[in-house]
Order: sequence, then structure tokens, then C-alpha cells
Amino acid sequence: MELSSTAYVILGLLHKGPKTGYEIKSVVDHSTRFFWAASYGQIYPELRKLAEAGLIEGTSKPSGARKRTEYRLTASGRKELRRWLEIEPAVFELRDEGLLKLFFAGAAPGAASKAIEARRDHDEQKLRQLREIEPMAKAAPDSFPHMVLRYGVALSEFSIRWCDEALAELNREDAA
Amino acid sequence: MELSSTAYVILGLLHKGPKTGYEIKSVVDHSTRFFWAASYGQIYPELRKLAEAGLIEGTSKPSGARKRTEYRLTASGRKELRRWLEIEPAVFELRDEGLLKLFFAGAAPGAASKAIEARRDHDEQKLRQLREIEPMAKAAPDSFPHMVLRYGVALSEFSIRWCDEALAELNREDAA
DNA sequence: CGGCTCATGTAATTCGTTACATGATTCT
DNA sequence: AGAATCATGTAACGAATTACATGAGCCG
Repeated sequence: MELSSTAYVILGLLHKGPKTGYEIKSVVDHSTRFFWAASYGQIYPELRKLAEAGLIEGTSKPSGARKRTEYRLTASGRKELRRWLEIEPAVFELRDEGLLKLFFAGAAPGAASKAIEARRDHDEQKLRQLREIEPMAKAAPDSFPHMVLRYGVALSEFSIRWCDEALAELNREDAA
Repeated sequence: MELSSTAYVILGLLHKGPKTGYEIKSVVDHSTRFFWAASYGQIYPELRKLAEAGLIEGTSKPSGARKRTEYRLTASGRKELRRWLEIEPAVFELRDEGLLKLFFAGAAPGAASKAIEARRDHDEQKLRQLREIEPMAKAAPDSFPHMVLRYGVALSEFSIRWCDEALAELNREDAA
């Protein structure tokens, strides 16, 4: 039984406590989405599948008349999460339109600096978002989310520096 | 008419000279795949679509009895490539199972160092591959592919350093 | 002659996003 | 009262991978 990585995102988040599909989505949007996003269109069907497979269990916890299902890990779900954590990570995918445009920038004047500036903006925005959630991550008892966040921060800072250097290089060439 | 980014990979590569689908695939595998991969399952159908749209043109250039179709950019294809290069890059997606495992590493002892070591291995392998193709990129008249490659090299080096620091930090914590 | 590279394609499947639909609760 | 948030879900679509099928040419 090989599950999708998104299924393990769910198992991983439920390991920290029971949640509804809605809560899972909002936690993802404030944490893993920087390196693994997930939408409702994945989460709800996946919750059903995982429940059918006995890895999680849903209990109805309505708030007033509004129906609400809270899921929690079962023993075999916890075991499956641990098994997955122990094996080698396989998926590493990047799709970066900015680098693509820089790669082909020879075909249009001005495209290079535009692509680099856009990347710089993107990195700075990401850095701001990461810094915003950092206090929360820092305060948590589990230190690993904060470690991942620090990786993201350092990477963004590195990328911003690189863009600045690349832009300076382009300007030198233009002057020559 | 909004094309997929993969379509622009094709237009961009054909800008540097006519190619067959097979050649496009092999150039992608030696260059853009680090930030934008493409498979035959995308390339051949896309070539047909682009030809129907009049952005590229295929001519039969058999080698012996083996059929072979070489595609080249049309005037409107070149124009469309330039248009795309001028607009803001939109797609930036990362799917990194290693960071995911590090994020959830609190649930399994040993998972953290395993995830970081795996990432380090991955980065070093990528670095080797990039260094292998660097001489070719450096020699090319178009300097932008080499610029992108240097970004990849610097990023990999940064990531390796980060992994080393993170592993040292984990060891300090274990000792404490 | 056998294996590798050149060359083209398709079918099935997976993965994921976007947009929509619906309705209750809480806050201002 | 109206807006924002909580909550659950589905349908349509798009993007991309994998696996398969087929066959010619080239090198040792």
C-alpha cells in the first residue's frame, strides 16, 4: 500500500492532534505549503480514503447544528507514518517559470533583468511570509517545523543576494 | 491564446535552431530539467498543437528510411516567445518530500538526520551533474543558460552547507 | 548479430487545481 | 443585518508521468 505524499501530510498533521479537513487545510496553508501544497479537492477525498484504509478515524463533533468531523490517527496510521519517515525521500520537483525565462532571455532584450527582478520580489515576499509565522514555529515544542522554516528563510536570503549580484553583473555588461 | 509553460520550453529551444522531438527531449534532459522537466508524453502532442497553431513548422527530414520531423519557429512563434518573455513569471512550485519528512521528523526518532543526509546527497549529486554540463554552457554564445546554471550551482552549494550545519546542530542536541 | 541510440507516438493513470455549491456560526 | 469564518464536498479540467509499442540505423 503506497500512499501519496499528500496522504502523509495529513497523517503527519494528525499526529500532532485531531483535526477537521478544514483545519488541515488552514495548517497546510500556514506551514507546509512552501514545499508541499494541498487543496480541498485533495484533502477531503484523501481523508475518506485514509479512513477506509483504517489509518485514521473520523468522529462527528458538530458545533451547534453545523456538522463537523474530526479525524485522528489510529495505531496503524501512526505506524505507517513512522515507516514512511524512515525511508528515503524520493520526490523532489521544481517548476520555476522565472528560471525558464532567464534561460531563454537571449531571445528578448530586457527579459533577463525583468526575470531576475521578479524572482527577487518573489523571494522577498516569501521571506516576509516566513518571518511572519516564525514566532509561532519557534514557540512550538516540536523543533523540526522551525528548522524547516529556518531553511526556507536562509534559502530566500541566499536567493535575494544572488539576484542582486546577477543584476549588478548585467548592468556592468550593459555599460561595456 | 495562453500556452502551457512546457510549450514555451519548446519555443525557446527551437529559437536556438531547428530540432526533432527527440532532440528537444535530450536537450531538456541536459539543461532545463533542473527547473522544468518534460517527457515525450508532453513533447510530441505539444509539437502537434504548436504546429496547428502556426507557431512552429515541421518539415520531414528523414535519415535514410527512418522518418524524422524537424521543427522550426515561425515568425509568429518567435513573436509569441518574445511576448511571453516580457510578462511576469507566474509559476513557482516546489514539491520536496525531504523537507516534508524533516517537518514531521518529531514523530520518528532518527528521521531528522536521515532526511538531512538524504538532502545533502541529493544536492551533491545535482551539483556534480551541473558541473558536468558547465563547460558546455560556458562555451555557448548565449550567456543566459550559463547564468541559470551558476544559480543552480550556488544554490546546491548553499544547501549542502546548510545541511552540514543542521547535522552539527542535531549532534549537539543529542549530546546534551 | 546484438545492443545502443535515434525516432515517434499513444493509453492509462495519477496528481492536483479551480470553480462551484451549500449552509451554519460568529463577529462587528 | 451583513461580512467573515467555519465546514464539507464535488465536477470539470489540466498537466504530467509511466509504460508500452514500434521500428530503423549505427557500431563493434
